Amino acid sequence: MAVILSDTLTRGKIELDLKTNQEVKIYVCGVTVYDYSHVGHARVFIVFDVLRRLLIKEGFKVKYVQNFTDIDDKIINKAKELGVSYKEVSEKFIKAYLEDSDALNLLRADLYPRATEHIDEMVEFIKGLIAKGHAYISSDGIYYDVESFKEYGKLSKIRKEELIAGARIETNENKKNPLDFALWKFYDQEPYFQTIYGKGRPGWHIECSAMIRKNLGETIDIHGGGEDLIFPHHENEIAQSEGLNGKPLAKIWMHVGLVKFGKDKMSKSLHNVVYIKDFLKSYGPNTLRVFVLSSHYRDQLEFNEQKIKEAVESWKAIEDAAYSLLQPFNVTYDDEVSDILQEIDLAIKDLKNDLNTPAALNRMLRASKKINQMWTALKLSKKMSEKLEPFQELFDIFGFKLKEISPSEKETVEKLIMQRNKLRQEKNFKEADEIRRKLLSLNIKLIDTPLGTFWRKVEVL
RNA sequence: GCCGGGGUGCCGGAACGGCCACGGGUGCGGCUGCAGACCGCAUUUAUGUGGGUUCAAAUCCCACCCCCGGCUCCA
Repeated sequence: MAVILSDTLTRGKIELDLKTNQEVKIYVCGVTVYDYSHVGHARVFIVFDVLRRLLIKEGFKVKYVQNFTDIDDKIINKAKELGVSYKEVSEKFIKAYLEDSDALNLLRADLYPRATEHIDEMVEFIKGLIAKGHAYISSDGIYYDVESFKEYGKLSKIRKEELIAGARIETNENKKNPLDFALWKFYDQEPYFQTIYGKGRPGWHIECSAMIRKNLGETIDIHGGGEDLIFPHHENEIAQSEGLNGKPLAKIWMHVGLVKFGKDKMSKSLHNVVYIKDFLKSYGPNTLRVFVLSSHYRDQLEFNEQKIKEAVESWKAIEDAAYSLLQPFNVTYDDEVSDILQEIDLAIKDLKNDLNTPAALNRMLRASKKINQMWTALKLSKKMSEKLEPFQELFDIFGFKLKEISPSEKETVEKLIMQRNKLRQEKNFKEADEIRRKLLSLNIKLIDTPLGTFWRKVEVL
């Protein structure tokens, strides 16, 4: 069965099937590296991570490229503020991004192209646009001539005349038309790049067009990002790439809804961001995934305490089920598990239907509850656990991951549990409870059953 | 002005034509040395208003009444 995705450009659904798309080329607009990444960024990357995992599971070959914008006014301003070079700023936050990415268990991209490493490609691109009459050189830079591209506005459904009427576009006497946007800006001051057009720096949109062309080709399968990129960023990319190549830039345009903090958009300029690293300190990566995936990717998502709390509870149930399957009892039950397998099967179908993660997560939660019920009833046998292998596959598509346990940690915990059980036999409950509290502070949860004491390392208590 | 998203039980919130969503809170019960964790039951046959299509609608169509986001750098 094909994977169906919504397309912003046509406002319709487009299928990806193995017959026509053995390889799926995906380009997602990454971050501008002048600050740490926040929950809004995490949402986009988690959504695309699940999409990748799903496509791979379905047998597609996926090439995933995500850029770093590593030259930009914000980076330069930050560098001035800190009294360091712009390179130091960008390197620092690229490193921070990758740390967050790993902490969130995001699959690494196949390629992380950087703007500063593609100056030549951008210049080539601009040269091509000038030759085709889509760009012109002005006194302070090189601009894209929006009038030359008839379809301008097709992605955001904005008509040129109306935008100008809205007067929200910065006017600049060096532009022919207020909507024209900079491909290249002339600068004499550091940092600049020396090119055939003189000293300067690239405009924001050109990097993506140039890097896509170089690394993925003229037409890619999926181009994505946050919905705040639809206009002007992606609109301008279309104007550039299609203006030069004369071919569609992407078959599918996927946009992830914004994360709101209270009623406002979570954004650095509004100073209401929750950084990924801070969220992870209080909760954990799986909780964030559950939070993000419990709403549909195209809807806006409000970040609030109650929703986080709900995500915590949902994750606990899923985590417990995963542990339950890893800790089957040495019993001979072989109960029917087809209802659980069916939920899992339907969950995967939901994912293939425009990445319907809330529905799929819901089914996974139901499956988890059933597994936990069997476990609590001491009826989950090894054989049943083996039959429930698809649960683990779904767990992996969602990108969940149990806490890691080192061998020495395991040894320590098991030693303490033996001590505690001895104390319990001696009815020395006070000291036994002391050990349990100690383990709890290490995120180790104990479960006493008639068949022994089990322990699980959990993300949240 | 333009583009887009909503109005669901005590509360948050899913559901993209058919399956008691799920969770929080509250209450009762089970398990347990206690506690925790876990489990069960109840609150809960809820879908802004009025029409229409359908065997079947929260879901599709029309009208109306209210909310909200984006349109400037942004994920």
